[in-house]
Amino acid sequence: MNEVEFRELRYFVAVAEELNFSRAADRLGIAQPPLSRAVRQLERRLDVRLFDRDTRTVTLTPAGLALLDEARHVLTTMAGLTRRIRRAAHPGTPLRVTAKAGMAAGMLRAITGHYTALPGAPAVDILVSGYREQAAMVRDGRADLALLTPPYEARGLELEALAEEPRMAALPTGHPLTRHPTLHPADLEGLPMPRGPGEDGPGPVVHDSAQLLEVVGLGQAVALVPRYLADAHPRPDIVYRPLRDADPYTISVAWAEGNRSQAVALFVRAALELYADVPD
Amino acid sequence: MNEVEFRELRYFVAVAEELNFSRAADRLGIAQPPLSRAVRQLERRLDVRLFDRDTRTVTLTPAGLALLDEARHVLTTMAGLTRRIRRAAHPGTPLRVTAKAGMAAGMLRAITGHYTALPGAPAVDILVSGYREQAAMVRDGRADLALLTPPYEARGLELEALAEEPRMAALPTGHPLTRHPTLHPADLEGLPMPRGPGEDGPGPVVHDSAQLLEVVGLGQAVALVPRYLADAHPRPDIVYRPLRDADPYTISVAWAEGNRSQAVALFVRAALELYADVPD
DNA sequence: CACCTCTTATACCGTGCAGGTATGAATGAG
DNA sequence: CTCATTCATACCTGCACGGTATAAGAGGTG
Repeated sequence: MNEVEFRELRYFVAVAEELNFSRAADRLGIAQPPLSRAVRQLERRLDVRLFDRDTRTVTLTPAGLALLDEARHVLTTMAGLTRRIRRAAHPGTPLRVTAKAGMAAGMLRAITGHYTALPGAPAVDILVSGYREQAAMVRDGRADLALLTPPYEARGLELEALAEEPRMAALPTGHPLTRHPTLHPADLEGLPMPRGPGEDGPGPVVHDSAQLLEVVGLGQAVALVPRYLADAHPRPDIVYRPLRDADPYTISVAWAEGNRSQAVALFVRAALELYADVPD
Repeated sequence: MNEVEFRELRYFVAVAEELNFSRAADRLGIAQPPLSRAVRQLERRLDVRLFDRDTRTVTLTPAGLALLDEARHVLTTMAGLTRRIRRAAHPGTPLRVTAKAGMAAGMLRAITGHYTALPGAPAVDILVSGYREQAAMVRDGRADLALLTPPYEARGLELEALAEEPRMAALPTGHPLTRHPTLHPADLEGLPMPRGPGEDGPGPVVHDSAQLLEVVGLGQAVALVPRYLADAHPRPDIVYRPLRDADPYTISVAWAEGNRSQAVALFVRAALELYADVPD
């Protein structure tokens, strides 16, 4: 009984996502029979049935579902590792740091200024990234570091908290909840909330905070926003209300789990020196 | 240019650990020439030199050092994944939970009792494990859950804090520091501290708390211990002193990153219901 | 300095396995 | 009943993984 190979995980994930061997094979650029065989081999190796298949339909078993989640994690870890090592080898490559527009971008500029003044610090490329894709960029190696704001999935990342901002509820003008001077998170339960691309759930998809405010102003959703955003964008069609007892809105610096690069460590230290007012 | 395969990572790690192609090949059970070729192929794939080799000695390049850390992580993740999936498929397998002897073991018994009373909860195997090897057991799949106490490496784990204990300094009777009624962590800087097997640094190696107290009693080291241990083991040859401003000694429940098993989630919930007096 | 040892690199060969093609079998659609 | 779709089976091919033999370079040693 041999070891599971990376290729088999790639194949498995493709099939699990397509739930169709032929289409998955197409996507992988191989023929269908070798793919079927590879998946069977993986099943034999693990001694586990991963798919229930009859001649028409393919479905994941519970074990398959569990594997899908873990295999995806391994694949993105590997993709990120590859990118990081390739870059680490060529010295003088700039550090790539990402944050969304808004307060985080401002903090990023400040940290970068502090950092580049340090001896031995390489140049920094600032990547502006879309709504809530910062974590994914770090995981798969498109960026070395990110400033993150909740919600995010911490898996595969290491974090240091930098700063906290109180949260405000953003409501369309005239919304019934605007009668209350302050709100609790529970008041917003069940209301449509905007979500980033790739997240599922109800509510409209937005790519940046301008779009987010727009959908709130149009009455399509309510949102939780950090106070700086409320201060920076007063709008006649939006009413902001402070929230009591909400989770704090913590801005953290994040890097890939296991990334022990000198430049990354230096940047994190620079960030903590500037902003570390938050206990771990 | 094809994808990096697991086999190549395994080979790379073996060479990086042995720093000798022949011995590494031996350990892997293959001949030396194919191993050399595989490593060269990995270097070509990554477009990175991983080793500086002349005909006598092999050393890691900085890029190789970075890869070693990440590759080890990927390999243990894979080993754990394999074990978890294999077990997940065979329902009715008991949940394996580990903790070191002492207070954590007592908590573990209490949680287990609470848990097994729940509907649909499978049996629980309690594994007693050695000093500070709990995290490794969860990472590589030998256990599903662990109760952890600091210090530990959180990489690859997800954690929930359960309880805190104040720390005490354990000093040999007659030690100069025993003159002070309370101590600060800085007072212990530079003194020999016991360490677990596999950790490096100065200080004697111990495998359990009995050994730990023994080396303190013999004057070979000083140690930080949770208060329950001090209460449970009064000894004439050891003096305990409370510590001010020390990091709290937090006992957490931990499971493998990405493990979304029903049984694990239920166990964590049971643990939190019993003990969750610690904010996250 | 010659010789031996140790270690990695090169050359060459065989075979196992990944991947391709052709086709069968099962099942749902019309 | 027929056709389309989809997964499984059978068989073939080529490559790359692994093995053996050996060269080449670098220390150590008398």
